[in-house]
Amino acid sequence: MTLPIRLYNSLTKSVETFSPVHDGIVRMYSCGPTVYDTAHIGNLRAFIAADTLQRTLRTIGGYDVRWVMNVTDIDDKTIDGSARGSVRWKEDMGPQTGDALVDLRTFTMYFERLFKADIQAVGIRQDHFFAMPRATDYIKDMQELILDIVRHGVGYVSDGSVYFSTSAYRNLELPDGRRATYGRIFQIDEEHFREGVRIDADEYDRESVSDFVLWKGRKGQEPYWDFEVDGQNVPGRPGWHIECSAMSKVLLGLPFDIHTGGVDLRFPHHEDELAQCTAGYHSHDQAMFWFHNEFLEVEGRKMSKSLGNFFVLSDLVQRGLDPLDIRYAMMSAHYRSVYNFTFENVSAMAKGRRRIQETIWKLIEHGASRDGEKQYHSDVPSIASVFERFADDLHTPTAMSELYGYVSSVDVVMNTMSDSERNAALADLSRVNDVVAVWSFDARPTHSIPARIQQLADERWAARSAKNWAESDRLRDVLAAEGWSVKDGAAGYVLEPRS
RNA sequence: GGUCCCGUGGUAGAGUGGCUAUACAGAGCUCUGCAAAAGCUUGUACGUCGGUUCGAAUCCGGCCGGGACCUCCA
Repeated sequence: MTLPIRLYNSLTKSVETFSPVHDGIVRMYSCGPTVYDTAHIGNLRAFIAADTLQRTLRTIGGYDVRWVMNVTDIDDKTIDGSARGSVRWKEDMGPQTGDALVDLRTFTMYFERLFKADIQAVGIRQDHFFAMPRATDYIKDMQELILDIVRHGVGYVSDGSVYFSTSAYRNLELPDGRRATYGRIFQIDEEHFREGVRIDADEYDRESVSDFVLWKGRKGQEPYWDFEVDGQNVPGRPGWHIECSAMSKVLLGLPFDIHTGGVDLRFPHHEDELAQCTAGYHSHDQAMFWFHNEFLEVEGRKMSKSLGNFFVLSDLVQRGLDPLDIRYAMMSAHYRSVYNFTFENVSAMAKGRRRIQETIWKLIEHGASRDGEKQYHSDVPSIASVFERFADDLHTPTAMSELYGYVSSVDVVMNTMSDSERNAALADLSRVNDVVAVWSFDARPTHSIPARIQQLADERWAARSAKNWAESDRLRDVLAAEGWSVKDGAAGYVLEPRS
């Protein structure tokens, strides 16, 4: 069973029914991290949103998804961070060699590893990626794209750098007769640039403030690549926007289906990526759908270091939060709304998540199997309502609402269900988990219970069976003091570490 | 300065003109020796001031508050 997926498209500013360029295959590109520091939870929201989207496309849309996420390893911040004397250089990166390119790679690989560990911890699977290209591995492709842009009259060399001319672009006619348009994703009001920004912009030797850099000429001891444009060598490195244009074209082909990123990337990053693809590759579109997630706030305030509410994943883990609870908490807000990250909400969502996990474990303990014969129980609502909410522009809050209704009804009839009905429920929940990715479908983990604790519990059970309530309660208190809780059932008890 | 978004109960967050999601927390009940778990029931809300309307959380305007973009920030 698959459903049509509806998605908000920043290009058309409306919700549209998604359909891929090639039948059955979705090619999706996500703007990934700049690896100069550890990702913060705001970054993680963007990647979790993209992951939820690609999982929805796979599980509910039935598509084969080719997901590419780039790693930006060459820009001002990675160069500064890896430069000699950088305060960001960590001891466990080893000594700096003095070779700018080698040090850059050492520095960025360090943060790339941390990044991959973080996204894995929040439920993003490495094997869901078609590729995670590093910008420095695609310099040749970027240079070729820049040459194409210059050849088409939209790029120019100035003072050792190469720029994109937005005015030439606006006059560019594509081979198919269409006219290039600057401002398709985000129309900016150039008449009212904020004061100060224009001044800063004038530090560059470009013809117009709205022009942007394609290739930055080398300064000082920066890492660089040789590059010949119009007969002159302009050693330097790629501009930020060109990276994604070139890598997305090489790895996915143009136009691909979906491009994702945070709202802040709409302009200039995505607008410029698109313009470069149009100017260089003569492709009217880079991507058919542009997906942008909103930011998050922490305790009602913009996350910032000065407010002391700036968190990376390891900060939260140190505070005792489970990364999967953080992923799950992100589901409580729609991706296009500002999400107010609060500790209270994470712990509330953690409890909700545990409740559903309990239901899954109970089904398993009743012998349910995802692969067994399935039959639907008349008192359990169809799981389709959950998927319908996901399919409707990733409406996770209402999907969760539907899911709780589903789980509650399973709980109610759990004991009277037939085996095949339990199989069906377990299979339904498993499929939901293919999108949400926070539950375990393995048997409930068994705790190794120390012999001493086991003996106390057995003694208590004996006392309880003999209706010696005082002794039974005393032993329960002893066990509690030792960190174990005991739950009585009809036939026996369950020991669990107290949480 | 320009353009734009948001403001819902203790918390998070849906909902777009009349039927007021959902989760966590709170209260009551069922079950249980008592608990725990689970289930059932339930209260409290639409920033503020005006306007439109038979009727507004939902439409319009002012104000207050939070936030975004305006050249390399998810």
